[in-house]
Amino acid sequence: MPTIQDVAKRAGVAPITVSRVINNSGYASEETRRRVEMAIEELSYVPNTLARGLRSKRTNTLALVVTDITNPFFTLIARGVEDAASALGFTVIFCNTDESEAKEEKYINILVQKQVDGVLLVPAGNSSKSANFLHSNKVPLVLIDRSVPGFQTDLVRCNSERGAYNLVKHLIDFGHKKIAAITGPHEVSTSEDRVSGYQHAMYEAGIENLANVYYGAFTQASGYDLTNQVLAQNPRPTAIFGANNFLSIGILKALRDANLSVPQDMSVVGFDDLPVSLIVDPILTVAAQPAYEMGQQATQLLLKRLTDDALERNQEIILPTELIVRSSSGPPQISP
Amino acid sequence: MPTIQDVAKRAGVAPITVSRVINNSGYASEETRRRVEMAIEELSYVPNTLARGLRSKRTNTLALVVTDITNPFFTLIARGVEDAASALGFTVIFCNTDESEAKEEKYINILVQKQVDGVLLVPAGNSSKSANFLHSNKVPLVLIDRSVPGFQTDLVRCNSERGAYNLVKHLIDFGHKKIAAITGPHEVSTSEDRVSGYQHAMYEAGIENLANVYYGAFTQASGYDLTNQVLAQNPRPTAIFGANNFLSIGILKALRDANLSVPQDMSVVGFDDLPVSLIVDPILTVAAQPAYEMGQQATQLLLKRLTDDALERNQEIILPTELIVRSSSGPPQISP
DNA sequence: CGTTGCCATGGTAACGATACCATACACGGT
DNA sequence: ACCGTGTATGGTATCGTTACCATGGCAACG
Repeated sequence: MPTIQDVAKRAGVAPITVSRVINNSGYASEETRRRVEMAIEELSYVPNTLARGLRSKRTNTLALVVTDITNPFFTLIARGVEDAASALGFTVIFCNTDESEAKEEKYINILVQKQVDGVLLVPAGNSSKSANFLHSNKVPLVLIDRSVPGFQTDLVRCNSERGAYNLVKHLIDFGHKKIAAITGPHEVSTSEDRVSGYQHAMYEAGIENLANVYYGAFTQASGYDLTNQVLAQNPRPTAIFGANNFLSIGILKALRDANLSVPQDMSVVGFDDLPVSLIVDPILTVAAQPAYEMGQQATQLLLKRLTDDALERNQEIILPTELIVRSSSGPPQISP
Repeated sequence: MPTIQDVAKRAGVAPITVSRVINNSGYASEETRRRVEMAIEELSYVPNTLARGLRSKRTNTLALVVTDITNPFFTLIARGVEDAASALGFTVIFCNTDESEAKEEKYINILVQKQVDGVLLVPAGNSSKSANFLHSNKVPLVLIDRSVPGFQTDLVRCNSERGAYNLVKHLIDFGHKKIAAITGPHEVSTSEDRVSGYQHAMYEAGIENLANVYYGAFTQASGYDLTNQVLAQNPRPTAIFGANNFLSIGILKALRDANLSVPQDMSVVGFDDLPVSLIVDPILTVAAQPAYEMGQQATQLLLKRLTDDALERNQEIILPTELIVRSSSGPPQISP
C-alpha cells in the first residue's frame, strides 16, 4: 500500500506538505494542492489512521457502550449518536454489554487501548469501576440514560421519575387504586427512579399503602414471570405499570395467556415506545423517551467537551418523556 | 500515560520482553513474567493498540456493515458477529448504511483507513465499488445476506428462493390462486431471489399467469403503500407474500386499516421472524432466517481466511430457512 | 568435549504519520 | 533600505510498539 512518502515523491513535494493538503491544515498553493491530489488519486493512496493517531493523539473515534443492542430504545440512541458523530467527522465503535458489568469492563479496557477520544456509556450496574478507569486514563465520558452512584460526570437522561408519575397518575385518574409496578434490577438508576415516580403518584393519591413493586430484569421473560406473580394476588390489581418496553411485552403476553383482556380486565401502561416499523397495532399507553435525541445530545456534549476545556463540568441534561395514551388503559371494572 | 518503556524500566527488563509477556509470544521465565505483570499493575499500564497495529500490521478489529441496524434481523446478525469475534479476541466496528451506496462507500473507506483486518458486508445495492475497493486494498471481505452481481467473494446467506417457494407453496396448498408478492428494490439480490421463489411456486402450480409482484423498499411504509395498491385490484388477491419483516408489518397495518381480517379476508405470509421480546401476539406465518448463525458463520469464515492462506476461495455458505406456520395464513374465503 | 537446540533476553530499526521549528520569498508600509 | 506579516514549503524528531536479528547460557547428545 502506498504511503504518504510515495505520494510526496510523486507530487514532488515533502510528506508534510501532503499531510497539509489532506488535512487542510497550514498553507498550500493551488498548484501544489492540485499536484498532490492528483498523486493521491493515481496511487489510490489511503491515509493510515493508526500512524496518524499515534502521532497526533487523536483518533476521531468515539465509542458507544450500551447494555442491549437488540432493544429498539438503544438502537435508536445508537442512530442518534452515529448521526451526530459522523456529522462532525467522527466514527463510532458500538459495544454491547448484555447488562454484564464484567463485559462492560472488558470493553472499556479495549476502548482505552484503542485510544478512543471519548466514550458514551449506558452503565450496566451501579459500579463506578468503568467510569473511574476512563477517568484515570483521561478519556472523557458522557453517561446516557442511567447514572452511576457516587460518580460525577456528564449525563444525558430522561426524567424517569416524572414519566412514571404521569403514567401512574393517568391510571389513578381512571379510578385505579390497586396498581402493580414491574421494574428492572435494583442496581439500575432508571429502574429505581421509575419506582419513585410510581410511589410518588400513589402517595399523592393517598394509596401508597397498597403499593406493590416487583423487581426483576429488563426483559420480556421477566415481565411475563412477574405478571404471573401479580395475578396470583387476591384481590388482584386492576392495573400494571411496566418500567420498560420488554417488560410491557412480557406483561401483555402473560395477560393474554391468562385470558385477561386489556384494558377491561387489566389496564397496562409502560415505559418506552416501540418504533412503528415493529408493531402492527399500537395499543400500549406509554411514556415515550426521545431516544434518538438522547443519543444526539449526548454526542454533541461529548464532542464539545473534547475541544472546549472551559466547558462547565458534570452537566446533566434531562429530557422530558411524552405521555402517549392509547387503548391499553381504561377505567377499572366495576365489579370484579 | 505510561508506555511499555516505563513498564520495562520498572521491571528491570527490555521493552521487548514486556511485549513478550503481554502477548504471550516468545519465551519469558516465570520470574520475569511475574515482575513484568507486577510493574504493569503498579503503573496501570494500558497498551497502545495504535502503535501495535502500526508496527504489526494487524489490528484485531473487524467491521460489520449493515443496511439497517434498526431491523432486528440485522441486530441479530450483529450479535452473532460480535460473539464469534470476541471469542477469538477480535473487536467489531459496526456501521450502518441506511441502504445508501454513498454511505457504504464512505464507511468502507474509513474502515480501510482504520486498517481493519477484515470486513463483513451487507451490500446496499448492486454496485461492486465497495467490494473492489476492499479487494484492491487487500482487505478480506465476506458478504452477508446479499450477493453483489459480478463480484466473486465469500458469501453467507440464506436460501431465499427456497424460503419464498415454501411460503407460497403453503398458500397454494390452502387453495390460494391469486397471490400478490410485495418485495424490496430490484437491486437487492434477496429481493429478487424471493420473487424467483414465488414465481417458481406459482409456475409449478400452473398459475403463473396470475402472478403479480410489487417492488418497493424494505420498509414498513412501503409495505403499507403497496398493499393498498394490491387491494385496489379487482378481483383482489386472497393472499399476500411479504418479502421481509418490515414489509409484513406494513401489510398487516394496511389490512387492518382497510378493515380486512387476517386470514379470513386475506392470508399473509412473510420473510424473517421477529424476536419474542418484541411481539405480543405472533400470528405471522414466516420463513425464519437463522440470523444469529449467519453472523457467526460469516465471522468464523472471515477469521479463518485471515490466518489460512490455503483456504478455498469464494466460499458460499447457504443456510436453510425455517417455515413457521401460524395463524395469519388459512384457506381463501369461498365466496368473495 | 564440541555440537546442537532450546530457553531467555536484548539492541536496533522501522511502521506511517504529524508536531515543531526553521527557512525563504513576496509585498506593503515607513 | 528595513521591518513585519502572510504565504509556502521543508527537515528532523518522535509517537509506542513489535519485527528481525543477535547473543549467551545451559542441558542433552553422540
